[in-house]
Amino acid sequence: MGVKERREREKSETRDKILDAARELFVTEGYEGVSMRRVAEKIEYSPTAIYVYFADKQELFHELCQQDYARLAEVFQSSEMSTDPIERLRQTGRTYTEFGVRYPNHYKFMFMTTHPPHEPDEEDREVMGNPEVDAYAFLKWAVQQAIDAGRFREELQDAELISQTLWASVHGVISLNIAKCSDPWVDWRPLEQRAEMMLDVTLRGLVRNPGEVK
Amino acid sequence: MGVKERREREKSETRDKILDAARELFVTEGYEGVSMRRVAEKIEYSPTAIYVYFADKQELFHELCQQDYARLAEVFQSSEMSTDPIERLRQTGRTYTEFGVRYPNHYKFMFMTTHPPHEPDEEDREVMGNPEVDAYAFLKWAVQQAIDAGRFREELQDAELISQTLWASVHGVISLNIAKCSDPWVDWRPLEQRAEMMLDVTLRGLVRNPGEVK
DNA sequence: AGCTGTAACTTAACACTGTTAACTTAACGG
DNA sequence: CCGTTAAGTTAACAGTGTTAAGTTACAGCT
Repeated sequence: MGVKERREREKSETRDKILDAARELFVTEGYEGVSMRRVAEKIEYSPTAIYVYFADKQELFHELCQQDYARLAEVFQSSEMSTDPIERLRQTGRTYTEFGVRYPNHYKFMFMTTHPPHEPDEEDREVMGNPEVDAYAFLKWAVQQAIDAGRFREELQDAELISQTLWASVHGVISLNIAKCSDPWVDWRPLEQRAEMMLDVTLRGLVRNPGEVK
Repeated sequence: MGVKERREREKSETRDKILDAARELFVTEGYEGVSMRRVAEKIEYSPTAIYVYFADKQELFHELCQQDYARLAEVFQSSEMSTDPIERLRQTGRTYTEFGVRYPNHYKFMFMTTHPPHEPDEEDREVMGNPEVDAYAFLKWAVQQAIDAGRFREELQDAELISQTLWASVHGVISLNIAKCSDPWVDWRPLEQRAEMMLDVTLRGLVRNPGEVK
């Protein structure tokens, strides 16, 4: 006995080596900029070895994404949050923005790239909807808190719709920043200013009594 | 005489043929999905012929983008607009959304893809800032109208910052729709609902007297 | 009329890419 | 000790963007 387990351990170690190498290259060079051959070179394997562990390039990077989604949810969870529901949403937005700024290539692959539709497997299904590991679920939870506390205008009762709006607003700032920040056609204001402005405007537009928003 | 002109005309016709073929393929298959060889095949030229007219693939599709930017500005110009500055901004947002929905591949290349920085040439400089051909300039103009009419909160005086916020908000809805609409993790509300919600929320957040916003 | 230069275009090739099929090699289980 | 299996390799395929060198046709000049 024990052999099988050692084998499995070794295999998952190689798998992790591939993922780590891919992540490092991917973060600096982006999805298109990294080839399977370069990933293989980095870990001193032949390019085809990767295909023992991942069906194709898409799947390899999809796995990295899953890790990043989880990391994002972790960040949400760990950053201490205000008890005020609106302030909590503001801080969630700030945390999300920081994530996008710190890992632009991950962000691009996670939220700005079209992927072929991917049926969720059983592992995914465990994560989905759990605020501790699913970032979107966390946002929805925070939104629901604000609804329950009566802080939004009374016609705004759909937590899903509000979450999607809040997400889109912050995503708009980050993704335009990633794709267009060096575009000379626009005299861009500093990112931080744009992010704060966006959060201020959308939260004001949502709350029942705009005067009370600091 | 006249020969030179005929030659020039022929050349610009071939150039247009390339652009038309590229556009057609690009619209349906996206940037990565189209190869120079396929574009060439479509017009029955050798692949290298394209390089007589365009330095590389990037430049070819950049030219298409410029055309699309211009078309967007045209749409803004031609769609009849309310005289109310806030309603005008709302309609501008709607028009922009329609554009993104109708031409998702163009939209992706124009606003969701990182391009190597591109020094504006003299032709670009003519367009830049002219609301009739520069869509961003149009937005800025519409925002300035709202500021001048005293419709925004008094601390909001930076037309550039407000424009960037409004753009980002609508862009957020469209780009998430393009990249993530078939993602089973999110129970997406209909796009139209999300777009209307976003415009409602951001405009409410901007105006001086939220009650007056219909 | 015949030579020359040039612009438009093609052929062939280079250095890549993702991916597959067929092979080797090493190690465990019976 | 032998057979099976899994991990990893080599070689190849079909495709990519792009370039260097070559062809061809034709306007302009002597």
